[in-house]
Amino acid sequence: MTSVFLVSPHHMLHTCLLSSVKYTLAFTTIATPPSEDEAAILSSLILNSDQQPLIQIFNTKSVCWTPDLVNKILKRLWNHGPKAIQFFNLLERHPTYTHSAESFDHTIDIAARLRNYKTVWALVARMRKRRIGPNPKTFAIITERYVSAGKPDKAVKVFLSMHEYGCQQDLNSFNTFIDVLCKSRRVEMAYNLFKVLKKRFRADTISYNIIANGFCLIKRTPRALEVLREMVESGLEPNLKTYNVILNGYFKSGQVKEAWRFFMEMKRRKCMMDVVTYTTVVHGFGVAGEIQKARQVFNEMLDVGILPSVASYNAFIQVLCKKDNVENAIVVFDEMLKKGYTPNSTTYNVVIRGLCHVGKMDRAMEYLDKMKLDKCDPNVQTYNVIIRYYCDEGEIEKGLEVFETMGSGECLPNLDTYNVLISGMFGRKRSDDLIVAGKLLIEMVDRGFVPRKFTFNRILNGLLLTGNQDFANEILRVQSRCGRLPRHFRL
DNA sequence: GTAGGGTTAG
Repeated sequence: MTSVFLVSPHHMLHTCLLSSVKYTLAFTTIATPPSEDEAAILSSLILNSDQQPLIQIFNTKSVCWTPDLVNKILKRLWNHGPKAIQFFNLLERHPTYTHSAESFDHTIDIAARLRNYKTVWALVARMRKRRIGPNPKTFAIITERYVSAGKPDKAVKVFLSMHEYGCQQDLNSFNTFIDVLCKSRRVEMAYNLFKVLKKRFRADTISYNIIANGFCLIKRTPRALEVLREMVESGLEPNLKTYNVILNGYFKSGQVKEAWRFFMEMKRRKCMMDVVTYTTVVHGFGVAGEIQKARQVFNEMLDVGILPSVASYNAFIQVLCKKDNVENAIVVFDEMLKKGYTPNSTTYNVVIRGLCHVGKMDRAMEYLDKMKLDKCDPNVQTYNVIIRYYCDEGEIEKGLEVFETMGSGECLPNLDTYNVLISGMFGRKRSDDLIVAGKLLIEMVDRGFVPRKFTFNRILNGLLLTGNQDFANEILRVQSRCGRLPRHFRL
């Protein structure tokens, strides 16, 4: 029992704390429902426990653990995999609290993203032992991660052997899996698998829509149409989603005329049309630069009594930012507010990006504040955009300032954030900037991110050229202990 | 977490 608490090298300290720890972890005082605030506080405590053992944190706080709270914390630690796994493992030894299947799934996802498959399968085994899984969702997660790690063959094997883990395949899990392959652009592979297994799983319209959408995604609209012809021949009816897939496919492959013709045909045949149909067309025309057409269709949507969604507004606002004018986009944003819509973080992000893009950084920052006042949490993309544009303009201090506000706030930086910031440090050719870049590099490694070799080399070269031999050596040491899977990631 | 529309910039 003792050794499982040893999550860092501070053995002595741990041993001293052990007896009280056991007590504290079991001790549940405040029975209030978990709030985002509580999750935020705990996540940032966990994250900043580099020097301080995790266990000590729990020792100073009495927490009422619930699956909901644990999931919230795991979600916040999404970009800090090793910490998340440490936290999950530690809590698994709690005397009274037991992890939910959902928390297992979250942690499996995190470990799989780190490509730490040993941990993934250990967690699956533990789930099974406790008879709370693995479930179809678990396998959806695992196969998706294998595919995105460039191991689609492994993913197929895992899917085909699901039943050996006590989880039977059915049409749903089949559809989920071919969708995973399609979304990762492995459409041919998905289609081949589909052809082999369609009888066994009794492929339905959903299966065909998934494959057709996959071919649309890789701009192979004719193949998509072929697949759908095959569907009709086998006696399955297309539905509204099928039509929306095709419409989107035409726009994606730049066949704007065909898309328009298809849209008109849908109208002529009095097809059902919904908010997705209209949003697809608005976005499609906008991306093609045909803003007048986009505006016309957006207004038509209102005229025929289809209520635009927040996503519809986001699509329209985004294309106005890109192909028209930010100020016109803000007019639509204000209209949206007047009609009582609540913008989400995507809405704010597209407006902020639009403002940044034309160099209106101060107004972008105003929208960031507005976002916070609206209780719409800025996410990592929001910060990344602002930091990127500050760095592009050479205002590195301002970029760093924004970066600091996220660390202390509720949004944790991800790999992109560090890459953007580090790249920014090379803009001014100052040796001080290189020191900051080096410190950021060390911080990102500490947080479990794996910088590219290019990033290391760039910083090392810079440091050597500016005579920072000692610091360069420190960076080298960091690099040498930073493989794909640093030792402390393992269980 | 069985399907369709809305987030970076290069």
